[in-house]
Amino acid sequence: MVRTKIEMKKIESEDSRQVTFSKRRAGLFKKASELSILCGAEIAIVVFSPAGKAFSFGHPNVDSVVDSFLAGKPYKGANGNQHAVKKYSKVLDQLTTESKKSDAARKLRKTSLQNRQIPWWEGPIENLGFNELQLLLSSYNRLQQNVGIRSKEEMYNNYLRSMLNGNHNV
Amino acid sequence: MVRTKIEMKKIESEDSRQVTFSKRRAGLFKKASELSILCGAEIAIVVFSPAGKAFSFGHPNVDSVVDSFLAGKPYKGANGNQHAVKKYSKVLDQLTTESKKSDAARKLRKTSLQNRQIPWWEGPIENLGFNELQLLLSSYNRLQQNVGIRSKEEMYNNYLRSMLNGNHNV
DNA sequence: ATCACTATGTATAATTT
DNA sequence: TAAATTATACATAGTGA
Repeated sequence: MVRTKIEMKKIESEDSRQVTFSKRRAGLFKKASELSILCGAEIAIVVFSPAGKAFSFGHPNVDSVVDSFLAGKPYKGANGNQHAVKKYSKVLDQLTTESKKSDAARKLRKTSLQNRQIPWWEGPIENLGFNELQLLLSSYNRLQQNVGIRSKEEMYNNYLRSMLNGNHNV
Repeated sequence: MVRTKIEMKKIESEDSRQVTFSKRRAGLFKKASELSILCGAEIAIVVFSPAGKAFSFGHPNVDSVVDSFLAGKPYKGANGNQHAVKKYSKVLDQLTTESKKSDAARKLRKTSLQNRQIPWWEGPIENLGFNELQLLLSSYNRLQQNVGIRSKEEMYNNYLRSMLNGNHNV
C-alpha cells in the first residue's frame, strides 16, 4: 500500500477516473464548506462529472448566492431589482405595441456592433431588441433548468409569498 | 510554530478571517483545477469574500460551464435553444397583443399554485405571465452583471456571428 | 457504487521576514 | 501588506471488502 504521487493529467482508466472524481468532489465540497463557515463567505459550485452528471454545492445552499443577486444586496449594481423590472416592462411595451424591433433600437445596436465598444447587454435595457430578449430569456431558462433546482424552489417560495401578499411586481 | 487544530466556526478576528479566506480560496481553486484536469470535469465556482467581493473560477473558464447550457449540449433538456426561442416568441406575442396577463395563463398558474405540484417555471413557457417573464429576465440580468463577464463576451461573440451570418433567430 | 484502511502527499495556522 | 517558513493537520491513492 504505497501511495505514489500522481501526475497532473487526465486519468486514463475510466473506473479510476470515476472513483477519483467522487472522492475529490467530496473533498472539494468539504473545503468549500469550511471556507464558508470559517470566513462567513457565500459560495456556489457546479461540477459536471466525466459522465455529464451535474453536482452542485452551496452554503448554506446554492440559491443563497443567487438570491444575493436577485435581492441586489450586497452585490447589486447601480439599479435595484424593482428598477430593472420597470425598465423591462417599459421596453417590452415599446417593442410589442410599436413593432417587434424598433428602428431606434436597431440603429443603436448597429452602432454598437460597428464600434465594438459597448456590447448590447451592457447598455440600457431600453435598447434591447426582440432577439436579444429572446436570447437572454432562453439562456436563463437553460441555466435554471439544469442547475438551479434549489434556486427555483426559492424563486417559487418568493413567488408564492408575493402572490399571497398581493404584490404582483415581485 | 505549533500549528493547532482550528475549530470549525467563524473566525472572529477580521484580519485573520481575511487572510484565511485568501489562502483557502486559493487552495479551493487549486483543488478544483486538479479535479477538472484529472477527471476531465467541467466546473464553475463563485465565491463572495466576507467583504462582499466576488471571485470566480472555472475550467477551462467559468463560461465553459455556462456555454454548455447555452449550447444545450451535452446537458440540455428535451427542447433545444431554437425551440425555446420560438416558444418564447409565441407567448410574448400572445401576452402583448391580447393583454399583459392572459386569463388562460392566469388560470393555469392559479391551478398550479393551489396544487403546488408543478411550479410555474417547470411548465410550458406558454403559461408564463408578464410578472414571471419580468422576474426571469431581471434575475438573469443580475446574474450576468455580476458573474458572467466572460460568459457575456462569449454571448457577444455568438451574437456577432449570428448577425454577420444574417441569422436573426440566434 | 460505496466503505475502510493507512502510508504518503498536500494544505495551511502560526510565525517570521 | 505581502511573501516565506515549517510543523502539523488533513486529504487522498491504492487496495481490499
